[in-house]
Amino acid sequence: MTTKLKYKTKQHDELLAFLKETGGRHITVAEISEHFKTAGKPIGTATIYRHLEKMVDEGAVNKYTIDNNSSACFEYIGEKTHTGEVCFHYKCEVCGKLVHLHCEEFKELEKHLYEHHGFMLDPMRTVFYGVCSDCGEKRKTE
Amino acid sequence: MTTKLKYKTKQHDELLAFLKETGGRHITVAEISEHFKTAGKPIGTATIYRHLEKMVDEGAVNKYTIDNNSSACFEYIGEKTHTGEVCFHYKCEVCGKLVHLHCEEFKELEKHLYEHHGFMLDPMRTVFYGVCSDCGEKRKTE
DNA sequence: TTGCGTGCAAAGGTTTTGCATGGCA
DNA sequence: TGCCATGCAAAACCTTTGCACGCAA
Repeated sequence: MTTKLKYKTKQHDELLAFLKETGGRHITVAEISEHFKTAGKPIGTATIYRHLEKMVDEGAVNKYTIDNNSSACFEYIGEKTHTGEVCFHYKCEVCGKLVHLHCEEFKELEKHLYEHHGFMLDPMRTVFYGVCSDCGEKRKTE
Repeated sequence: MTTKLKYKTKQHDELLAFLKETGGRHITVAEISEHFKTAGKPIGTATIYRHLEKMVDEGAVNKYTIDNNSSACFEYIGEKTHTGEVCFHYKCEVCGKLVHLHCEEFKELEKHLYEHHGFMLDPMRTVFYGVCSDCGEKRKTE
């Protein structure tokens, strides 16, 4: 909640670099931990969690949970926006692809949510889940 | 997955009755447990989980996992399901409240996503993040 | 009677927290 | 030097599982 992490440390740099490398794919804390361990420069689990929490707060990383029992998945989405540009994402549940949407249509959605439900949508954090066109096609032919 | 619960027991009846009572609202296992404890007829946690799992399998109950750390939410939706009644959720990033929305507006969103982006939205898994009206008000006055 | 359901306690797994140490500025 | 970040281990948490007992059929 009150994570700051204002210093620039080696762990932070390497974590960020690795996340960018895996950008768009989903990854668990265990996998991140494993990666650095096998690379010969392990990073403590707590540290990974602390940095991820901060990045999620900033909107650079998205966190989602499938089950309460399995570990959470994180995905690197990118640097925080270019001011003003609204950016939504959708993620395909089949192939895992993460797609960015820049579309006026969603302004309507935001407006509706605010006017009818008093809810101020946070576009950076909201991800639509579903099945993308490619996977939808494949599914039909099977 | 392999839950059977084929016998008709007192616990099953009371659990079902309580779930129907709360129909449409979200509830956690802890709250269910608390309810029966204060009612003087406690039901074991394991039993609650076992029945909920079965009901989720059968489609009578929806299960939502928002965070890995907070407990899962369950929602009784009855036997009617599967034929319509789309249900979205939004989660307040400030107070953590989870609210569900039954609103025709979102059919438009679904349609748009499908027709313009070829994306078949999965309403059950999609959660809007943002700030709810209560927390929005509070924020203004601070 | 048979076999399933229940409840307790313990296990299993993920994430968070406390605290001493070491690093950044 | 003064904080802050790190890492370890322990704690906290939710959920599942093992097992003996009791209840449904």
